[in-house]
Amino acid sequence: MNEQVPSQDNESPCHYRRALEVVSSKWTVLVFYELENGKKRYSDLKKAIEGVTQKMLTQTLRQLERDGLVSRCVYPTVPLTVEYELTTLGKTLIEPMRILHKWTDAHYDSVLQARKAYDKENA
Amino acid sequence: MNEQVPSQDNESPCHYRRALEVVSSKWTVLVFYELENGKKRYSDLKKAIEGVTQKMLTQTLRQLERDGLVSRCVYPTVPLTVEYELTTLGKTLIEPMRILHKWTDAHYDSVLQARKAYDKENA
DNA sequence: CCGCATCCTGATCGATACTG
DNA sequence: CAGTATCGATCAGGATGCGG
Repeated sequence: MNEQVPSQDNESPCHYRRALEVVSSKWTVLVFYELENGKKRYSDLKKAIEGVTQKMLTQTLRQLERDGLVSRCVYPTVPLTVEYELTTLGKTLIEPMRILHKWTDAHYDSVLQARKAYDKENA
Repeated sequence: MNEQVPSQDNESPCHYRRALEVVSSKWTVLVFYELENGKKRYSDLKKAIEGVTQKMLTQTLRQLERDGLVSRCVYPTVPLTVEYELTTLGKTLIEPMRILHKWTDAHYDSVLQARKAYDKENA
């Protein structure tokens, strides 16, 4: 494992840089929204998030766990059961994410339209 | 040119997927925050955003332009002057971004701490 | 000053096969 | 069930040089 590991150095005065560091991967958002309404099992996440591979799901979950946003609980059943859940810290992110999501719902069509216009012009 | 161009197909029912599509690149956020307070010239953006290369800055600006969030204005002076500015659509994103930024200010230390703890445990 | 084209490297990600 | 390990392919992004 040990693919990308965002370093905790980079103490630049520019804090904006961090703003999306935590949340900015494709799958992170999707996992986050799945966990918004309570704990879920690994396999359920996998089913719910269309197109995610085992590798990506695990990687994303590990990152969220490392960042303290998600907790992982293993039940030693046979076969294994693993549940993921937002931590207290993780829950504080729900509201900001919802707001961003609302923006998308409200304005995504405009973005699509803008793209179409731009592409036509620069054909 | 024509490196990454997010397609406008992908009409999956899962709208969450789009939520960060528009905004999720490292430099997009930084450019956005620079333009939050009014128009700026290319060279000023370059100076303001530490570490960005010409290529990345231009690429980011083109994307934002394509998405209809930023407008580009060329003054045929010698030498050339180019100014960038948030569009009306772009301005609607300011508030969501601010909220995300506030979350970062409030909780980033916790994330850093969580990482340190996680890394120590999994040494 | 503002940007595009090209080359090149390392990171990312999917596919596949294999464990507790 | 819930992962880990490894191998390729693809892609982002830095460096450099040129052009309007």
